[in-house]
Amino acid sequence: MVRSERKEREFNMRRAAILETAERIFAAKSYHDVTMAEIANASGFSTGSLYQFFKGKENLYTTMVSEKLDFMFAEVRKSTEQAKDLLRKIETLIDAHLQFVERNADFLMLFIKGEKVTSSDAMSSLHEKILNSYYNHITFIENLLENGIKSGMLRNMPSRDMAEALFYLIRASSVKWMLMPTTESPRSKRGFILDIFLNGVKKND
Amino acid sequence: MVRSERKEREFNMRRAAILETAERIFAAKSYHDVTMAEIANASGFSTGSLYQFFKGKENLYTTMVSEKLDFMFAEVRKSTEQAKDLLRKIETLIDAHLQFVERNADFLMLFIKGEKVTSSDAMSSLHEKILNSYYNHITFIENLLENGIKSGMLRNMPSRDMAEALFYLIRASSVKWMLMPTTESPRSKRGFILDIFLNGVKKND
Amino acid sequence: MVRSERKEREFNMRRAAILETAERIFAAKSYHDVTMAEIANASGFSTGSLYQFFKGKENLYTTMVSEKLDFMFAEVRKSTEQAKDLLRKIETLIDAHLQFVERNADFLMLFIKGEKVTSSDAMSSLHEKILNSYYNHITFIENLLENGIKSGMLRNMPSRDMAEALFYLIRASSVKWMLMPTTESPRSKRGFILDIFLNGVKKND
Amino acid sequence: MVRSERKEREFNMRRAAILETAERIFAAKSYHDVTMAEIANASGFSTGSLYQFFKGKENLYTTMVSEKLDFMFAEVRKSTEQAKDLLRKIETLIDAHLQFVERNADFLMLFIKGEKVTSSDAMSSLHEKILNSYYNHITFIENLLENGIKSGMLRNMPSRDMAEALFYLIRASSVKWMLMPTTESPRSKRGFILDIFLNGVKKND
DNA sequence: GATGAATGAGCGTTCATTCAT
DNA sequence: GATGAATGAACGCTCATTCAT
Repeated sequence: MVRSERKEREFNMRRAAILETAERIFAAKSYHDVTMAEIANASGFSTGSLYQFFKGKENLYTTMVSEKLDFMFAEVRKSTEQAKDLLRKIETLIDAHLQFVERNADFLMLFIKGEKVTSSDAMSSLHEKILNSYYNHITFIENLLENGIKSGMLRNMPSRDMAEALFYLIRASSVKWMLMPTTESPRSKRGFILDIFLNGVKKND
Repeated sequence: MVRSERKEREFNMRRAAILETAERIFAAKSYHDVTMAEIANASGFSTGSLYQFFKGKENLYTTMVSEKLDFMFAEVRKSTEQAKDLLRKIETLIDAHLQFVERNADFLMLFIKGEKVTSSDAMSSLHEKILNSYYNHITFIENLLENGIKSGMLRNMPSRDMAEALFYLIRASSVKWMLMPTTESPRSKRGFILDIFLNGVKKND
Repeated sequence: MVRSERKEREFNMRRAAILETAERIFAAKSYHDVTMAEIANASGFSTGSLYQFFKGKENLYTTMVSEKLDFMFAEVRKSTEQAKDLLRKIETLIDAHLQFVERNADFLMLFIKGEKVTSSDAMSSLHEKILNSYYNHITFIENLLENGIKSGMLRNMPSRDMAEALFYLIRASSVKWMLMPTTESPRSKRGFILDIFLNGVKKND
Repeated sequence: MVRSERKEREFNMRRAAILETAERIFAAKSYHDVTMAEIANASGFSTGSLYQFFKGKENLYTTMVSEKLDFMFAEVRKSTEQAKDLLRKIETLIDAHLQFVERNADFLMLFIKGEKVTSSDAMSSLHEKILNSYYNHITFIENLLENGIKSGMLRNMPSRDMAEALFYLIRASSVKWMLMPTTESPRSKRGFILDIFLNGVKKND
């Protein structure tokens, strides 16, 4: 029915607007310091209305985090897949990630501030979802690297460990940039990350 | 005076006992979900007594985190310094860190859960202290690596970035172990970390 | 809009109901011994609701005192101004005041118990407001008496001091009645107060 | 026994020292804002020791107020009795009172701040004691004035009411001076009080 | 469906009093 | 007797959630 389609579209738009507002507010202070009234005001809804879109505060929070995180990884993977060869793919993986970091520092501060907020069921399930997203992404990287091993471009090391190492090198660089904001883009480190990941620090004589 | 010495010793023991209990409890749930009454009960004191040792909840939390973190880095550095040559020092740096992680997983969960809790003065100052401890430790690593550069053992790359890369590789491995607890010790990854840090993933033909 | 008018009217009625309840309770014991829960229960609201009408306990208290005191003085002055000549005006000033005392003994007990409760900002400002109301009222009396001096009916004494003397004679009589409740109305003293104020106690031979 | 006499003397001195300290502290803030620890520190005793002299906080407070108030009225009466004739006695009554006010403003602020602190038994009994002291003093004044009536110096009005009027005129002047501190001594008003009390404000033609 | 007023459970902190030393 | 550490009850206030309109 056309009518219900429009309704649904509107519903989703409102929902997205709330999530966007919530993201901004949760980024600025701790979970417990954000009130539903605050989110309601800032997004132009009544407190009661929020409960039509989300079961409660926890659900609003976990939904926001979970959806945004998936979006981030999806973006990175999409860019990566468009690169031509393996080297360029790895380079893009690093660069697209850092670019997202640069553009969404507020959101990512949530992960520095704390991924786990309470021990309630909703939050545990968020935690699981986050880990899941991480692992999916690492698996994506792992597959990438496995191709490199097969092709002889990379050393034959445990591919999962390698993928994690790369992911955490990127992540570490991001965290550092967020905690020590510089005018320099986090993307300026992409070359270094790539180099150390590929060649290590040891001088080969 | 002997009397006051004993008193002071007892005071410090009680204080330490509270910190230990608090560490366990704060590790299990979020800051806001921990109540003073809970800590008091678990440590065998009355709520009022906690306030003789700490100015308040925030102070109890920040003191605990700050003191323990400093202790951790000090331990790692002490071990590292005892190693004979640079290679062994780097190896020990990795291993001692992972060993501390294995033994103090509860405490370190706090950092996965979130370092920043509210934006109060006490918490901001904690945040600063934590960053400070990190940077001191990274500087320690940096100095180590600079020796390696001078001696020609390591490639001539920015030493700070190298130090950070190493630190975050260790940290990442720790985080992973904590989030995906295995029966395997986190120390089992020390060889891999050392290898990837020294040699990278690229196959040299 | 009719709707919002009704809302506002209801809001004001509830607010007034709370103030009335609070007046009774604060009159019965000291500020610190009154709890918000008590006022909430007695006025049929939840504790949380009180905070929709007043910023906090202090604000509830100071608002109640300040508004009621202004109301009292306004009433007295209104009555006074309606009297025909100076003598009758003074008489009415005394009588209207005593009448208010009789009808609002509970509220006025607050002033016997103590006008100043803590030294917080809110309370200091209340103290200032009270002094202000007093002085306005005394100034009103002063103007009255000055007319009497000009017209030659009253002795040429400092008008401010005279006004204070009259005000405090009334107040003293009120206080006495409140502390030693008799079946007799406080208004029975109006003749005596007027007499002593006008003629003093000395026998003129 | 000499020994116990000395002990008792020392006991009383300590007790008096505590009362003096308490007077100063209670004068500065509200009853509930004064802590036993504060009084203990300021008077050089331990908190525990205070309980050897007074049953508790309330008892300490009520004892202090009650004893000091009795002392004040006793002083005033002693001075009054030394005056030669009735006129001078009334004059002295006013002056000695104002003089005490000037010297003990801190203490008397307690009565402006609030005579009734809680509704506990101890406080109710204090309230009674205070009223009692007031009435004794007013009776003393009453007797004085009755002599004046008998001797034909004063008009034949209800002596109790006259006594109260005089007492409250003095009290009002004191309160005003305390609330509006001037460099001028409160004693400067004694002439005015005497005049208005004796002659009223009405011009006799 | 939308609103926002009402609810009331929950917590950090203080401090009078006790009592082991 | 003197001490002061330990106790724990008590309270103002917030805010997620509900529900009458």
